[in-house]
Amino acid sequence: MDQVELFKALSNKTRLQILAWLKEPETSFPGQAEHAGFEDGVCVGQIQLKSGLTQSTVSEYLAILQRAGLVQSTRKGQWTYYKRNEAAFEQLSKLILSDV
Amino acid sequence: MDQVELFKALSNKTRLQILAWLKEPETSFPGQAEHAGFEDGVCVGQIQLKSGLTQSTVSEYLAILQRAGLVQSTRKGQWTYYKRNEAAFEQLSKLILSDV
DNA sequence: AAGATATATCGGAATTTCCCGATATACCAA
DNA sequence: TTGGTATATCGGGAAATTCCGATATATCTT
Repeated sequence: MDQVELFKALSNKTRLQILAWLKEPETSFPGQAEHAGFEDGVCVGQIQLKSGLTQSTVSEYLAILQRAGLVQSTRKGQWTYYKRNEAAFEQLSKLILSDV
Repeated sequence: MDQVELFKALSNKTRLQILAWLKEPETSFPGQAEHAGFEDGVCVGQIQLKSGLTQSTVSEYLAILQRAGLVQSTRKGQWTYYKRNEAAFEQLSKLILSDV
């Protein structure tokens, strides 16, 4: 896990916001309940709607978070669902104390 | 404390390296023993020597780390000494779990 | 197969970061 | 005061990031 890549992923207001939303998917993205559950997280379209950014930007940002290991994705049909990888945050929290 | 600014400060290999060196100033900067102790940390010149970067870059990088609250400086005569602010790292470690 | 929908990728303009050399400022010593 | 040393700040070229619109790909529906 590259530390610089990890911190760069977190160095953006929008990406931090997305991570915060993904902490409580049901309340942050009530719209998704109409076509899916939340077991695998939230689909890109829902995040795009809430963020107000373009689809391409949101897709790119989610890819950055995933490359850093902070979220994981699941493809289901034409949807890709993203959810937080909580283990990564716990690792990071410890890494701050031991490695940085 | 601005989270984005904090993570940006950590998003650079050289700055992470400086922070690592400052964890063990005596062993990382033995050269400083010749003109000063380590109570207040390490002076800019020592860090510059070890990093191989220019003086202006190192000074700038230390300022970035200080603005983020990760280090604190003490001016003594013509020297400025920098040392880690360990409390900030503990805060950050907790912040990762609660806020991010 | 053709059209519709969801997401990913590409190309790029604007902004920021990286790191430099030059210069300014602060302090010390003679 | 003059000169030397340590650090900070300024201006800038190169590279990276931000976010966009356009396009490609994958999947579903009919």
